[in-house]
Amino acid sequence: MDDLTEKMAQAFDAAPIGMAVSHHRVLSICNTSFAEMLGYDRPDLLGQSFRILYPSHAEFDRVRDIGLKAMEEHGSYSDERMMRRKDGVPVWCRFRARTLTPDDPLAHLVMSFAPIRDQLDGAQLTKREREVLSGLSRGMTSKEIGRELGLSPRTIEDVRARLLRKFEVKNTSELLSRMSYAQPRN
Amino acid sequence: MDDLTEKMAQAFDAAPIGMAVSHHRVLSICNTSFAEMLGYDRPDLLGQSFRILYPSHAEFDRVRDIGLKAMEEHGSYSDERMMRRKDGVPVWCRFRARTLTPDDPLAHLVMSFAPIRDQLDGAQLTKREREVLSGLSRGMTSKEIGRELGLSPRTIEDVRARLLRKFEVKNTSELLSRMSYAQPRN
DNA sequence: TGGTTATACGGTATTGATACCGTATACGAT
DNA sequence: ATCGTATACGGTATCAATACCGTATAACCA
Repeated sequence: MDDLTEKMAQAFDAAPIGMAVSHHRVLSICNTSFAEMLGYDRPDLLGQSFRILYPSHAEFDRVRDIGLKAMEEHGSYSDERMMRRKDGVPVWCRFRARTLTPDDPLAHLVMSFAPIRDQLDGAQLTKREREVLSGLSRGMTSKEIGRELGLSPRTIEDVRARLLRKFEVKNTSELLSRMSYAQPRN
Repeated sequence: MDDLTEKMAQAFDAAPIGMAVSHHRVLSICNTSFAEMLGYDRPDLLGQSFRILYPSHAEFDRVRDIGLKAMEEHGSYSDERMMRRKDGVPVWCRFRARTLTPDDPLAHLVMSFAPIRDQLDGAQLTKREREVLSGLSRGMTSKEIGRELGLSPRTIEDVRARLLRKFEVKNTSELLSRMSYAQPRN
């Protein structure tokens, strides 16, 4: 068999970004990163509907038509969307898709999924950490964030320090370059 | 030959994101998106050094060691960096890499490249600004960036100040959160 | 030719960030 | 029940960042 083909397949599998192929919204193949990102063993995913990877049936329906027109015209589409891990934890992703069948885009899709908060293997953010991160991304000082949250600036500094340790970065700038704005949730 | 292998190779090729494999900084294979993103015909890229894809030899040297330690430890690395199209136009990318040879990370790398945006809020970055931004996103201080670029720390502070004015942000953290690819453009 | 901008560097002054030291409560897991 | 972690706060010490003051050169543009 073709050596080049084998190398490309290996590259697909080892890619540092989640990748998957679907036919009419059924996953036919995916790579290791994709399965890991969503907390599955790969064999459990193959042949499954993408339904199980979205937070709800409504969301699954909603995203179906999104980007259809763009793909009919340009063959590709990109947005940011929420996926659902096996354990139920939502993952906010940069989603990219290219169709190999522009007349019927969903018939054969190649997709990539990049978690927006990467470097985040298992480490998830607490509510406080998200609140503080939100302030930091808006350029606020610890003092200002403390005022906003009704806390001592010292406490904000504690949370910052914890974030720096957690993500193994040297300072807040590096932290924010690794993470995107994290919307505070409850 | 294996049908699955062929499908994975096809997915690699048609991926909606630039992908490439290198051995010791020489490109061995890449997909269509990668060649398109950088303005080349794919055959012209295969076997080439990655040198031609960076803005300068200095930049090519500089990025070599970046992320080596992370890859030795975790097998993967990600940052944002400037690539150079065939026509000389710089492209700001989200770069991700996974090594298949953790003992010698550069021996066998699988990479993905996602263009962040074509224009940064209409404002163009100068070469200096890009170099400084690169250091900042890696958590370096002005002093450290100055050393890396052979400049006075004071000059780095000037460039930082210019960046803060240009993007109308309060500090470096807000700057980097805006430069992140996941950020909504204003 | 003058105006603007980028580059590069010096000084000083103030604020902010970060790293330590410490205490204390709360909560979940083993 | 003890361990680990998150939370919350206090202090001090040091370094970094930012904002000003200044000068100077080079490039480009109207």
